[in-house]
Amino acid sequence: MSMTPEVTTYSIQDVAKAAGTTSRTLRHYQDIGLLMPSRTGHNGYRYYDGQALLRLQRILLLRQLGLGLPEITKVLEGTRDTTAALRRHLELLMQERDRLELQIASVKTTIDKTERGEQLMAKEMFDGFDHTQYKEEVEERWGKDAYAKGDRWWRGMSDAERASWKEQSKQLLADWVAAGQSGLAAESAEAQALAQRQYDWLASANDGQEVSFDYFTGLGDMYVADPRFGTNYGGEQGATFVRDAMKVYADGHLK
Amino acid sequence: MSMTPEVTTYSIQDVAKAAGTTSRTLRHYQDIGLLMPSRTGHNGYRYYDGQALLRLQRILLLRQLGLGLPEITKVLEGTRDTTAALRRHLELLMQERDRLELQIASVKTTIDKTERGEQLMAKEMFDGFDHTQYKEEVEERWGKDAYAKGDRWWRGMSDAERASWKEQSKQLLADWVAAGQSGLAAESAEAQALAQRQYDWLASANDGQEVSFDYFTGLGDMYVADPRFGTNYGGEQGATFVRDAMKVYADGHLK
DNA sequence: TATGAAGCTTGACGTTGCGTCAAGGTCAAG
DNA sequence: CTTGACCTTGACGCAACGTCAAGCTTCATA
Repeated sequence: MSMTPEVTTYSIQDVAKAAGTTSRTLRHYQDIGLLMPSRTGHNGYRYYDGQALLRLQRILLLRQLGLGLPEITKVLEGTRDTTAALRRHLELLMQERDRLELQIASVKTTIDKTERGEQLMAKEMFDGFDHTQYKEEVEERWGKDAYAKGDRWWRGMSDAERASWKEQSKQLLADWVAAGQSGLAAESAEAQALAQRQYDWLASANDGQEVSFDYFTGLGDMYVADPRFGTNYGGEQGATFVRDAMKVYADGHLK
Repeated sequence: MSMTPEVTTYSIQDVAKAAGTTSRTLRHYQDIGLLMPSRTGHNGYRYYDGQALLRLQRILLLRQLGLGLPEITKVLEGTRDTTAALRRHLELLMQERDRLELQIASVKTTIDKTERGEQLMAKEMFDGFDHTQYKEEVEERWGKDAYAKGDRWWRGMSDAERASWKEQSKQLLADWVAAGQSGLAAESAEAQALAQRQYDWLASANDGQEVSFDYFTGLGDMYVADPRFGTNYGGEQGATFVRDAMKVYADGHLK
């Protein structure tokens, strides 16, 4: 062993490369007092020796395990026991993992529900009327070529417009369901706002053609009569809620 | 189309409470253009209607699923398809979960290794010699029942004593490593102080039984020979440093 | 009507661990 | 002397708000 500790020192880049990190990180560690350079040149350059490199490696190891820098500081200065810190950290990690699992499950079911909702909305727009008792009336008011018109309208839109419209439809359905579930009254502002959106939605799908009182309320009745709508709108009482809200809206605005 | 929809409006607090969030969040959403108040009073007060409330609920739902606010913005304005966004997000979530699983495993094994490292220190004292060329000599000096004795000694301590001893062991190891890295000479006062502590440590683990010159120096040779020690003491040159220091100490103090 | 308690507003900083310019000094080589 | 590589010190940015701070407004009482 050498008497004079003629220690070899390394530039900041050398250390960074050797440890697989960046010079910015080393400066940061100095800023927070986690790892000081062993020497600073007259020009301000930072120089590190083997001891610092070793400490850095331990820092990076702990950081790779997910520990925070303040915690690492305490561990390295001996204030906190390593295994105790790791065990405590392990708890957090597992907790976080559990939270993620739940979130993943939620996202999966949401995707599922959204997809089914989307399909149903599309059907309702274009061929839903084929199966209802209001077919004749609807055809009378909207024309026998309602579907064809709707199709042209659909094709006339840009991709962005189509995406926007689909999204609106989905939102509308979701919002109706949410409103129905929350037990709102048909006369409530929220429900009426939804009815307004429903009106606009219908009108927009027909080139802004006016929607009559009769058609709007009739549509509401159809929602209750047709089990498909009950299913989509959260059960029979959901459809009832929608119909009632639409009726209130029609009474106040169309007539 | 619609006549003026006289909608009931709510204050910022009302909406926040209704949706289970805070007014600060609502202001933030306005700042980033995610949710604007439906009306702003002459006094600057924000007022929201049912439509805004529903939009907020959708926002919070998506956020609960982990989507970022920019992504939510795109989804709500129809720029991005909901299911596509959710699917993409799901990928990230599962990726993140996998990362967490790996980290959890790493932390677990690290805890394990650290603990066994401590045990190894203890075991090295008592049965580590089974794997070395010094086995016979050690058994001769320490007795064939060295491990059993050590075990009794260990069990005879209180929890506090055990903790203290473990801490001392770790500290000793850390100090050896630091000294080795800093390029100290084996003859230096620091190194000799460490050798002294090493001696005391060995003796303390054997009921104060005397440690011989041969055993002490032999142990030092073993440190160099056994790669496990090299690893613990900061590489081969670390072990060499420890051995040299122990030799110097033995020459001066043990016969 | 005066007043105090709520409730509202607009800043602006803090959080975590650096990445990423920006502007400029230092050093070895050609 | 110039070039290019490497170094320095700021300082902003990120994600999604939490948390004061200072100063209005509104509402319910006394």
